[in-house]
Amino acid sequence: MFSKSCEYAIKAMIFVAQKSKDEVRIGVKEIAKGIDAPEHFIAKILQDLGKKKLINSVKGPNGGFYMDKQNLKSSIADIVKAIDGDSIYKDCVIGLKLCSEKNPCPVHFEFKEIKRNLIAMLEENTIADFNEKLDTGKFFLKNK
Amino acid sequence: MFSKSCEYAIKAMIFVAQKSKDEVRIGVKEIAKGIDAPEHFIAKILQDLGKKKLINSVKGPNGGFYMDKQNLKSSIADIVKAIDGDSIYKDCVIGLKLCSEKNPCPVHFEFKEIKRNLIAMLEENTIADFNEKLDTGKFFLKNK
DNA sequence: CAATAAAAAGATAAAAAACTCTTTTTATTT
DNA sequence: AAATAAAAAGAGTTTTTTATCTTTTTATTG
Repeated sequence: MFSKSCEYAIKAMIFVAQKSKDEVRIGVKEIAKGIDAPEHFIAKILQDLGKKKLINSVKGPNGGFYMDKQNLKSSIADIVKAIDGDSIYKDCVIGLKLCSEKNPCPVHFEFKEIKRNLIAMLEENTIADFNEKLDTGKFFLKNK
Repeated sequence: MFSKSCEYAIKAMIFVAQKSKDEVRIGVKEIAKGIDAPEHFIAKILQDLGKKKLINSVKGPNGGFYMDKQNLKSSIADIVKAIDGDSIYKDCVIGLKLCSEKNPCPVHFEFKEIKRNLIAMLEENTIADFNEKLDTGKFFLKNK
């Protein structure tokens, strides 16, 4: 569904949100360990998320990544768009360039509903929402 | 959503079904042209689909690919499983190995419904269904 | 203000996916 | 039975994605 980079990005965003309450910063190492991702790879992804203003960072001693109130409002859709682009929004599922409402491929209308629901879900669920869920202790981010 | 190979596979299956009514065979070249896919690449995919009994073929002069009645009952799910595997069925959307009903990741239940609908759709829609649709002239497989 | 610790940036490497080319096998047709 | 035409199989190559390693920049802290 999503690229590995995108999976890491979602996990990292949720992880940083969890750990960085009141402007506390978390380093790449801790994030990488926390979400079981390769350190330098997740660093690149975080840089990218930073450039796209989905996450904040400061350099130097005691620096690291954190999320402000605005960042917490990011939806999964925002992360997916930042990392994988908007192909989920606009591309035909079987890759036809000309596929559209007027010129539908044979699977077009079957997928239309599915995509509509998927996109709605991606847009409605924010990092803040997942944050709250994790706080209940009934949800987990661990991999092993 | 699906790999390029899987997109080609779905297109090829629909295309062959369309063209191969009453055991007429179609060659790789025609298929490749018909769905705008690289010839030798789609050949590999067709071989694969053949081994997995989703499509039939005969070698030699006048040979080619065709689909029998049984083949026409294949669902998109069957094609996806054959080419991309069953990761859509079993994998966590953010890639957590331990994610489950008992140990859900923060996006688990949000995606559960989406995946359920997606899978239902993939399983319910068969090649024969799309075949009929194309016959109405209101659906297309062309790319340019 | 020097030392340090952290992210940012750049460059390289490995693995996987997409694609191509060549040879072999095998039905069919003459 | 020989010629042929097609898929099957095998062996690359290219591109993209994933991952690692090194250097640079910069904010903080002592």
